[in-house]
Amino acid sequence: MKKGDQTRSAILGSALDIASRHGLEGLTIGAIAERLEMSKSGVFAHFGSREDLQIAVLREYAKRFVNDVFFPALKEKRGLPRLEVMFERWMDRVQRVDIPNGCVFVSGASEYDDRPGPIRDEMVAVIRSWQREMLKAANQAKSVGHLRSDADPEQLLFEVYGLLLSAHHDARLMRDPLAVARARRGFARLLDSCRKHPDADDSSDARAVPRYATLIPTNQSAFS
Amino acid sequence: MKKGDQTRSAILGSALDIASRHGLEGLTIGAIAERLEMSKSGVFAHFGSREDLQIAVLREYAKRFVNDVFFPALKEKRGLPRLEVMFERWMDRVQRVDIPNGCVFVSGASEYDDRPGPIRDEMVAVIRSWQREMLKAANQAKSVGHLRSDADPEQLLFEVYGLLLSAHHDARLMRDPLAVARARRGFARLLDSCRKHPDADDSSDARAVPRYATLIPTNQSAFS
DNA sequence: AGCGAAATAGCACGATCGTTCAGTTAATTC
DNA sequence: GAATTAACTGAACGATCGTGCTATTTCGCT
Repeated sequence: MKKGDQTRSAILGSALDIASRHGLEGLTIGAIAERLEMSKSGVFAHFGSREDLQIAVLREYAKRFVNDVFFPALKEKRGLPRLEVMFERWMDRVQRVDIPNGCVFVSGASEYDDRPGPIRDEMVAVIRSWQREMLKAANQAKSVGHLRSDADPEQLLFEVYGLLLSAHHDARLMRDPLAVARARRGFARLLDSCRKHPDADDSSDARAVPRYATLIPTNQSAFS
Repeated sequence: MKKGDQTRSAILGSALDIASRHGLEGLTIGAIAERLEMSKSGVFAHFGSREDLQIAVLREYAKRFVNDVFFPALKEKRGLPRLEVMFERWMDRVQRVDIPNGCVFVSGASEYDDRPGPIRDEMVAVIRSWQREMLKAANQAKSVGHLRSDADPEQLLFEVYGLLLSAHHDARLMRDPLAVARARRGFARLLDSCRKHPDADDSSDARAVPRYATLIPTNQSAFS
C-alpha cells in the first residue's frame, strides 16, 4: 500500500471517531490534523473539500455498519433468526456507552433533515440501502412462514427502528441502564404480535392468539 | 412591558426558530442579530453568554411544548383518553414538515449525549420533567382500569417515544408521508397489547385476547 | 544513487464565532 | 422638559473555521 493510501485511511479512522462524538457537522479538519499530528493542509489535500471528506466518512461508516450488523446475520438461516441477529448486533452497538460513540445515522438524521445538499442526499441513500436490506430479511421471514401472512414488514421495521432510536436516546442521553433491555423487550413483543404460531391457523382467524413478551415479567434480556 | 423585556422575548422567538432548524448548537448570536436587524452586542447584552441564551431557549421551548402537548390533554378524562390526546398532539407537531422545525429534544439528544455541561444537564432535566408527566398519565390509565394490572407504564412510554422518534426520522429526513400514519398504527397496537378489555378477565388469564391494530388493514389514521 | 512524483508543511486569506468595552441613543422617571 | 437609567451600537480582539498557494520533505522507481 502506498503511503498516501495509508494516511488517507488513518485520516478516515480519526474522522470516524470524531464524527461519532460530535456528528458529521462537528467534524473539523483541524481536529483531525491535531489528532494525527500533521498539518491541516496535509489532511485537507487527501480530500478535495470538507464536504467530500464528510461524504467519505459517511460511506466508510455505512460500510463498517453493514459489516458489523448485517453481514454476520447472513450466516443465520433466513427469516426470524436472521432478523433477530440483526437487531441484536445493532443493540450491541448502542450498548457500548463507555466509549462515547453515538451513531452517525442518528445524529445525522437531525443534522441534515433541514439541510439540503450532497451530504443529506448521501445520508438518505445510505440509510435507504440498509433499510432495504432489513426489509428483505423481514419479507423472507414472511415468505418462509415465520410471520403471519398479514404482517406488514415495513410497519415492523418502522417500529423496530423506533426501539433502536429510543434505546439510543435513553442509553446515551439519559444514561438509563435499562434502555437496551427495554428495546429488547419491545422487540420480542413486536415479533410475537406478528409471529405465526405453529398451533394457530393463520388464514382462518387473523386474530389468533399470540403471546405478549410485554406481559412476561422479564428482568432479563429476551436474548440473554 | 418594558422595552427590554419585549426585545428579549423577540430574541427568544427568533432563537427558537433558529434552534428548531439548526439545533441548539447551531444557534448563533449573529444570526439572531441579523434576523432582528440589530447589533450582535445588542442581542448579547440580554443574556450573559451564549450558553445562558441556549438554556433560556431550551426552557422556553419546553414551556411551549408542555403548553402545546400536555395542557390540552388535561381536559380529557384521566386514563387512556388523556394519553391518546397527548400522543396525538405530539404527532401533530411532527407532521408539520412544511415549516421546517425539527424538535429541539430530538436534535439535542444527539448534540449533547456526549457533551457534558450545563446545557446537557438542563436538557436531561427538562426531558425528565415531561416524561414524568406522561408517566403519571400512564399510571392513571392503569389505576383507572384502562390498562391491565400487569402493564408496564415505563416500558409503554419507552416504546411510544420510539414511535415518535421513528416518525420524526421518517417524516423529516426520509420525507416519507406515511411516517405519521405508521406511528399512529404502532401506538394503537401498543395500547391494544396492554389494554384491559371489558370482556376479558384481567386477573385470571394474563394472556387474554386483545385485538391488534397491526392486523386491521388501516390506510387511515387510527384517530382520523 | 538519483530523479520525478507524490505527500506534506507552512503561511496567509477572508469569514465567522463569542465576547469586551467605550460611546450613543432611547426610554423611563421625577 | 431635564435628569437618570436602560438599551443598544460599533469597533475591535483572539480563536477557529475551510481553503489556496508555494516550498519542502519524503517516497517509489529505475
